[in-house]
Amino acid sequence: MDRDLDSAVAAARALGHPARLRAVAMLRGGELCVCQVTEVLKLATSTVSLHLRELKRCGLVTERKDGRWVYVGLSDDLTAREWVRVAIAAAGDEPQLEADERLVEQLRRVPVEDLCRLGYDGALARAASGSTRGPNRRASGECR
Amino acid sequence: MDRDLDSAVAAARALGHPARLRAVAMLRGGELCVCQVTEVLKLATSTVSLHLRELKRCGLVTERKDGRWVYVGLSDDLTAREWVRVAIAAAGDEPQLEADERLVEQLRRVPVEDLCRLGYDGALARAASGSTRGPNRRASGECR
DNA sequence: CCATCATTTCGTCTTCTTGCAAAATATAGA
DNA sequence: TCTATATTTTGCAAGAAGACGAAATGATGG
Repeated sequence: MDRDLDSAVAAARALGHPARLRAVAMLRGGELCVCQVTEVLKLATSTVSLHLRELKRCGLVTERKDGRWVYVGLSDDLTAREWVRVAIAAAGDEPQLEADERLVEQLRRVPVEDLCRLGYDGALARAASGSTRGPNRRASGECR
Repeated sequence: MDRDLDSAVAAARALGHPARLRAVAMLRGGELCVCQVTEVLKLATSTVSLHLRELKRCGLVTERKDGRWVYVGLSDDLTAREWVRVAIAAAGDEPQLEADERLVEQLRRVPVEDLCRLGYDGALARAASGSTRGPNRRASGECR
């Protein structure tokens, strides 16, 4: 992450939108698949893609491709982590961020392939049945 | 300064513009008159007024009125100071910020009433002559 | 190689932002 | 009160940002 005026402005700008601030907040617990971020933000996939591109462009977020899926995570960069830390501290115990966090915890227990194909409710239902009987699908496509 | 999602977004948004980031950076050394900020940013006074209003609205900057002049300074609020600290750290040793800082040092030696009326060059010329002979005009209208 | 599917890019519309000049507001001093 | 002046507000034009659906891209798995 560069350290000049434009980079600083770009990072601040990137955090200056609720969807993007929520996105970096929900990445605190580790990387997430784009489809998981989309599920939480409840925006069109194209819109989420643009928001994540913005976060990547300014170095706050990194991406890792794994087959069909793209995982995004917080950058290791020190300046980037400072930005995120302050942004989340400034948001305090915002209910929206806590709700997002709870939903993320749910989604982490679901295979991303189910989430993408079936949506939140369908994937959760399959996860509920899959965890009690039959082969657990988490083995192959699970996110982290 | 509130600590919720909207406040955090507003603060980040406010810092996400070069003029506003430069403004908070130049306030590190203490409050400045609006006309001084305007002189450094070299923008229309109405534009600077709007930028400062944005910074005040989200709690990063406070204002103090003294007669005809309005002085702006960094907020004492902890969250606000964190935002400013990170923003400036993210900008690193940006030449623009250093140039601004040098100009601010010059302007602090000039009475604001001269700066507003005569502009930068005229005020500096008067300050140069005033510092060697005659009554020093800094006594009455000086900023800080 | 074809079909599927997660993601990105594109086109379009609407809304917000940024800049300035000009008018309005507020204060100081004669 | 009247004038001068520092700042804010308003009105307007140009450009950017944000949202979506549809089309394009890229990888998987038959």
